[in-house]
Amino acid sequence: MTTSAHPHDSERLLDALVQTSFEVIGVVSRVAADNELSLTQLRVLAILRDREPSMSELAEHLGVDRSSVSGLVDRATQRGLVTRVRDTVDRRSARVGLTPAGHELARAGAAAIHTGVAPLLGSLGPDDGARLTELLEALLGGRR
Amino acid sequence: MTTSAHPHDSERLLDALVQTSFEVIGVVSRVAADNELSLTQLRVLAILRDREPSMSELAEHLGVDRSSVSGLVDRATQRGLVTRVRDTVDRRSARVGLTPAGHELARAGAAAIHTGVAPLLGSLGPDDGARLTELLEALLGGRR
DNA sequence: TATTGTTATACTCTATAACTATA
DNA sequence: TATAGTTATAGAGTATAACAATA
Repeated sequence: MTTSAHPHDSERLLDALVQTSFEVIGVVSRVAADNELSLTQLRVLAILRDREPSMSELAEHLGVDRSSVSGLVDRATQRGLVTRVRDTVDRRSARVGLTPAGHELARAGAAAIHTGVAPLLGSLGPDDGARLTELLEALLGGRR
Repeated sequence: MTTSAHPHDSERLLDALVQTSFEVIGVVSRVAADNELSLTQLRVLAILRDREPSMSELAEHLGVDRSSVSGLVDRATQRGLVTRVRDTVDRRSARVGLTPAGHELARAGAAAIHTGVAPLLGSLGPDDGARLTELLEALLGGRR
């Protein structure tokens, strides 16, 4: 009888998870704004840190329509953060990548996110942190 | 030597926390879209479930400017989801509340969020769930 | 004078539909 | 015909600045 959770327990867990997520995304949004970026533009930079996707692939990563990505990449290009290079093999396609300035801003953004989120973890002890890492990684590993 | 975390550990924790948060907010956004609501409008309904704030207070809860709330409440009012009543004491002020339709949509939205987020927890055992709840609630309790 | 809320304006993000160029 | 990407269009969300009404 101690091995199954009450409905009330899963309620608490879901609420805590959603509330924590809004808190974290709030921090990330603030970091973006501090760097004169929208949340989406910061996500674009983060995605491009370890990929040079096509427009369609970038749309897939962001979960938005391809037509939206055209504008996103236009504006990022105008700001000198990304490049759009036509594929020489399939000339319909294009690959998107970071400029040096884009790379630097992506790096700074990631650092600022860590700085901004870290205070949330302040009330956890080292063992708690390790346990939370395990649980979140299990959760991420089991999704979809 | 087992009591302090390595830098690398906190890196992993921060990444898992941010990634999980994007996952969860993604679910909430999808629920909003399924109900023909933006994420912000769904947040408005959720906030009004247990409050009847002024426009300024609602702006505070949402973390946006008062001027943005005027439009949000305009559109929600046009859809019959919220009411805006002028305060009789301080006639500059207004209180925002849910209509019956707004209440029902807020309830349905909360239920759909739980249904949508629950699969993320599928790979966790009951004890894991209890531990994660404790950790997230500790995290939320210690913020700011 | 200060506060509450609105309006005007400008920008970003987003989707849908129609289009071009390439395959 | 099908696919990759763009453009045109429309609407939501956002902030800043200026404003009206009330305190």
